[in-house]
Amino acid sequence: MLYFCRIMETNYLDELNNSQRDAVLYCDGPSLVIAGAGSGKTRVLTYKIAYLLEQGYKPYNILALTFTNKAAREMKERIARQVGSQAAQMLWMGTFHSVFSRILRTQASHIGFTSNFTIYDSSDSKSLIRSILKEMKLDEKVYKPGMIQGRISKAKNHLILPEAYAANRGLNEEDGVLKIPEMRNIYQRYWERCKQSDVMDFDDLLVNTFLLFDRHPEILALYQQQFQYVLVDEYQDTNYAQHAIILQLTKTNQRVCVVGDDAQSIYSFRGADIDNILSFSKIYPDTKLFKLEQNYRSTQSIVSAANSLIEKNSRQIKKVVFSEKTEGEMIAVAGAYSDLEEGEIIMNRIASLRRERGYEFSDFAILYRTNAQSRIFEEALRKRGYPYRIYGGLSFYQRKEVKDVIAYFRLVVNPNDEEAFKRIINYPARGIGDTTLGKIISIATEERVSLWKVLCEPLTYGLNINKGTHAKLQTFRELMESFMMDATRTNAYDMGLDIVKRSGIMNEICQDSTPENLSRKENIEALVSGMNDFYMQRTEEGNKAVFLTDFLSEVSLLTDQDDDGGADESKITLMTIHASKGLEFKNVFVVGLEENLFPSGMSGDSPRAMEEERRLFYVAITRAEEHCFLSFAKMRSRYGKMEYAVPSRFLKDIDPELIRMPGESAMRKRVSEKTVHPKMERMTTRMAPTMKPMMNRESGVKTEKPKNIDKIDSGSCQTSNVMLAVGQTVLHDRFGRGEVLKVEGDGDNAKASISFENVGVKQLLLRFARLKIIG
DNA sequence: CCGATACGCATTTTT
DNA sequence: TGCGTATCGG
Repeated sequence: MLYFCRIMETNYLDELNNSQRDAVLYCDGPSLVIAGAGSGKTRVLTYKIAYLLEQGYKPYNILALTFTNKAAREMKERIARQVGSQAAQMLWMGTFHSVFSRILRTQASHIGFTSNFTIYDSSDSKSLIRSILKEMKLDEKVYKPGMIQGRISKAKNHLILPEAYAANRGLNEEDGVLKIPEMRNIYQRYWERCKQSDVMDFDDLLVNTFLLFDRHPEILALYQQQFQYVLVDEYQDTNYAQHAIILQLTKTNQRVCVVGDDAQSIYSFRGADIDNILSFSKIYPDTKLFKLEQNYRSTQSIVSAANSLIEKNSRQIKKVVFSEKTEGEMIAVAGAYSDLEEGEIIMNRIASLRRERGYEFSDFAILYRTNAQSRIFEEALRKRGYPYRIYGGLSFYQRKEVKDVIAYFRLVVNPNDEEAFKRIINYPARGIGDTTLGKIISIATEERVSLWKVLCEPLTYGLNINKGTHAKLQTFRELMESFMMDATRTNAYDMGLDIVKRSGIMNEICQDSTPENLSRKENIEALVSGMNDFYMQRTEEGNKAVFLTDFLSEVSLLTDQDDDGGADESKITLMTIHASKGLEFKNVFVVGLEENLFPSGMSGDSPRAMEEERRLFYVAITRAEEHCFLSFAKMRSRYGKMEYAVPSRFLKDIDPELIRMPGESAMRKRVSEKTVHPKMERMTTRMAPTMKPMMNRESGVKTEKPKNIDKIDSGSCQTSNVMLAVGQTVLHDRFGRGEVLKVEGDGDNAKASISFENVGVKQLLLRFARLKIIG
């Protein structure tokens, strides 16, 4: 096995500056590498791993943890280039969640799970919380699912289990203030339900890893021995649980290196605790501190301005970031009269920079505090025909159709998966409605068994349903059971294809070719072809058997935002500042620098929150390589209302020598020139060409008229008991003429699939649909 | 099941 | 304002 000696007499150490090299070479004890923005952090991490391999560490003895799949992937690729892909492959490198889930699957039996446990994403867990609230008869208006979820997550991030939660006076008092005294019982139930369903949420992957190590010293010893050296990226973003696990693993041998930048800690709302990095040296008293202070990304002007800003924060590790690039231009501030004008100003800047300096569209990024701000820029860009790309939509795996298919996979692999069960029991529609599902749920809750168990043995549990429903349930059960049988011998890809076909999902989606369905179909095809890639790759890697469960355990942790859709075309980037962390652009516009927006009004008077907002601003500025523009508007439309805005206090935090504020005279001139109220202006430009008032009146008539017709119709001709036959042509007063494709159910539940000429296939409940048979 | 309508609500979101 | 969800009527 020659992983490490294949490095060509590297001179990679020569490619590092002094502090980078020091950080790479020090491996005798704990080290903390403070990596300023753009200081070559990834380079240090990858070279350090290469160096460790060179020093004789085996790849499987190195654990490297990141926060995103993207970071892990990129680092793996770079290391593969250094030391060969075989060695890189064997490194334990991945996100906290993926590495821990791998460990948990191997050790599942020790903590009362199976190795096939499912991972709930946050919408699954919210949905579980909803069911629990319903069962406990708690009002969702008071017990807001989002807030419950947040509190459970926070507890888990601090390794507080339900018992400890219930016993914690502070938390109980908080819950009292929040008027949610049942919180502790919800948490308890949530915990039990997850265990019963063989399910973990994202936070559980951390909590359970901690518990595994905590309760089983012999297992901990195993992993302590395995992981001879532990590296952590973006350490400023770790939460308490992550910190605690790292400590478990490294307390004895102290071979740990964490890399991060306290100045870029912007995820406290997700549980990240900046104290982890600030007090690392206290936890590991022999820590050697390295500071990477040379910035290779930005001009001196940008770096100095960013420094002068972050200086205003009190909680930080002192460092002097510097740049040896050209001085460059000063950061310029622009004040706009309105949010619309802010958009225009930026468009003009883009135009002139392109014209005068020949920048491409992809050299520009517009960064904002909140997603809602994107719209104005979108419209401005569209108006000019500039290509752009907005980051932050629904990721592939969050799309309904993809989640549906994956829910089938999940139930096949883990029949106790409650959320998957609920999702597909009647999808595609098979006549198992809410009533039946409700009965199953209440029995399952009472008997403390899974929904699947009740479905399989309806008689044992006294499920009170009629014969027809019983038959439908058993058909579903048989379908799933046949999948389950196949899944242990058929490979993941074939299994996926089979499920998509036999579940009826493909049929459902291929019935008509509306653009939505077409895109759904494409997404499902993409998922299945992804399964093929997965299967091929795993096979090439020497895995004899690649099953659905293998695919699923991987896919549950992918939320890849970073599909470079249309990367070939040069586009302007629009994203939140949070999303921009780690990226860089030649020209950056940081917009909406107004009180109550940036800093967010939510930060209130909390100094900690305010410092985080300032760090966020720091992150924004340090994305820029060559030009950085800041802007604010004096007036902004918010929730439909125009509001006056005050320039952000952060503008005063930057050394005035390093920043070009808008000329006071120019401002006044602009204000007095524009006499039209911005809102009026917007209304007139928008409404004039479309004749909105006319449209409104027209549609008002339209909606009224059918209503009257409906009333007359339903009174005069009841069609509910007319038997429809497949092949008949019918007339529907809204959908028009159509052909009956399928009739199912009886009595009140009878429903038909009808293919309408104009609107495609619809499923109609005959009880309600007023159909006239015309052929 | 489908679509209209009403209501509440509203940072940021690596897994 | 504009979105996502709950509710209701056909």
